Amino acid sequence: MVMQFDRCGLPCIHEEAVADVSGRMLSGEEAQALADTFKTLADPNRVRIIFALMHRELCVCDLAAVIGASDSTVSHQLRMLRTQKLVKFRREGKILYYSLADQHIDTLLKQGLEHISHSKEWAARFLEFI
Amino acid sequence: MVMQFDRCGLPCIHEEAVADVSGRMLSGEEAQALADTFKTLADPNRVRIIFALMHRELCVCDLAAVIGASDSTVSHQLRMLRTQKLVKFRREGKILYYSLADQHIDTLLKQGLEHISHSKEWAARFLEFI
DNA sequence: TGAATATATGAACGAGTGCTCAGATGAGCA
DNA sequence: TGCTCATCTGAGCACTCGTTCATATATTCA
Repeated sequence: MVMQFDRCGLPCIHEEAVADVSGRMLSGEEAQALADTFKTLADPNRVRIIFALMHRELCVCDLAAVIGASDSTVSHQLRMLRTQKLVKFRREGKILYYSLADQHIDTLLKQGLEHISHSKEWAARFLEFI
Repeated sequence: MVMQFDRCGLPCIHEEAVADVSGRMLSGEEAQALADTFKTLADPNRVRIIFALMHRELCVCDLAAVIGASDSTVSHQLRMLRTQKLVKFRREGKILYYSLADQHIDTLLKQGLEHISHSKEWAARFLEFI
């Protein structure tokens, strides 16, 4: 049987273990896509924006007030979330009301809260009303 | 009724919406903890390390071979994962065998794959054997 | 003990990220 | 048309992150 990865003179490699796992490993591209998904939620302001929008739609400056950041900061983060199609908006006069584009992302955020609730008690409190 | 957030002369804020959402908003500290959780999975090499360890325990240089990175890179990432108590290890002579510290994190990774499978077909393939 | 080897560590560097600030855009209204 | 206001945008900057390289630590074996 041909090993997918041979030793190549390198020390320490357990060939069968490496071949076994390599066969079902994520490609670089696939790992990157997964990492990017998590990266979206890897910033406290973005987490709070998404969390806020899970409750109701809000305009930019309401979001800014809720999370305690500048309008500009919120607008920049919303752009990223918009680019990744995580939020959508409707216009009413000058005001843009943002809301979540779909449920997928809030499932992930809930799962994150659940993970945290194993070590921090406060997390369980939020799982009640979302 | 006293509003938790009053207008303070600022324009555009819908007081009742802001008060409503603010009442159940994540604190800065809590949002940070959530963001940190996702940050752990926000790097392709860490994703692949965790993914590999979901299959079986592996030593550092096997991990390096599997994900195609240097021993040093893997060791640095493992340190972060160790610090956050996501992986554990046992020593056998000179060799350290790493494995996942608990199921929590791989649930989160699976959820990420599930999220991706809504837009990319390849993701479903990995959900079969993890 | 000393050589070989598996892993860990620290410094340094380049890339990326998030914020602020200043200014642009675009809608409503007088 | 010109003013006001909600939002967006780009440049600049400080900070973070992941890698590499050199070196340290620790264990086995001769």
